[in-house]
Amino acid sequence: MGRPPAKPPATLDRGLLPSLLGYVLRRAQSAVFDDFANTFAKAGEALTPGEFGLLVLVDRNAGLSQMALARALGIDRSTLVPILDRLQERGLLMRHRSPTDGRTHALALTQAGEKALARFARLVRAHEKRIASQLSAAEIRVLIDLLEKVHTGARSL
Amino acid sequence: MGRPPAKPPATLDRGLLPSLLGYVLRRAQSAVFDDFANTFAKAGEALTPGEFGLLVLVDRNAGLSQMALARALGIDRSTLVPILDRLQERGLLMRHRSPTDGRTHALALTQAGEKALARFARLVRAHEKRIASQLSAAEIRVLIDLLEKVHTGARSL
DNA sequence: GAGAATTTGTTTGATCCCCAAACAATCTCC
DNA sequence: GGAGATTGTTTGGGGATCAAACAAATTCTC
Repeated sequence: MGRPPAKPPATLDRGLLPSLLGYVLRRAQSAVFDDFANTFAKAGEALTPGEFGLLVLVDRNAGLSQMALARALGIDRSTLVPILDRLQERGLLMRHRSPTDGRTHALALTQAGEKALARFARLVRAHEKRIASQLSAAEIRVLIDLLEKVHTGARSL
Repeated sequence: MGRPPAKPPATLDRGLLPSLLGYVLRRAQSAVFDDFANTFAKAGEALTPGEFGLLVLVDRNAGLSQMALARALGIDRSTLVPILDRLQERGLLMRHRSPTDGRTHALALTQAGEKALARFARLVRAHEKRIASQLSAAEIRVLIDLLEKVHTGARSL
């Protein structure tokens, strides 16, 4: 049952954790996420990285259905519903009736949504600049390339 | 209001997304997470990456308090409570009474917890091998190093 | 063309993660 | 000894996530 142990050390031993890709990935991701939230909060905007990705996808693929969007985001279609509800309530996007398929909604940004997205994109660029401040342009290219490899590599199993 | 748009393209345009560190990071992270879950499910074990990290931390720092652990994990101490509850119910760890400070719990793995962790660590190694199958050993070192830079870089703002 | 099977968006239900605020027990500091 | 801080817990409020069931609409099959 594990003996009641001694004193907690001042600094923590992380064992094998720092050598694990999954662990380091999670920490970097969390730091990036924090800076993203921070950047937007400071600018008086409220948006998550996921919402930004969604808006970009809808902007660049206007008319796509909720199923197609859910698939692109890697989430269930039922998960997408409340997310779209919120974005729609904020006046950023709309569910249009599809002229060709009565089952689907044709998603599109509103004009306000497009304006907001331009604003958001500026913030994201500033955010990216900041989180990459420790890295050279070449390093960023390498990093993105390796991450892409991890993504496609793990996916193909 | 956004005009009701045309036809959804077969393949999605991701715009600037693939050039964003945050986006690529999130996708890699998600793929890794999926493979982690898959690896454990196939072995008939149930564990999340977060739980694994927690167990390693407790194992390597037996006797540490919930506050110290929460800080190391970057979560609120109230968030930690139900997580520990579950792990404790599974018989993997225990909250001991601290002999020196009546407020704190001295966390430690049980013997079953240590045995389980050894089993988990084997699975994690197999998982790491798989997700890094597309990368050379040198690339993994570079990747981990760059991710660490991102983490500490973003943290210091 | 009529009926069967599939697809889509939605609702509901279940877990889970997260934080903030409040609380009792305990410790620390004066 | 008493004021103030710390620790673990509970409660309340958001969300994210999936699975299952459903109605409406489309596609497939005969």
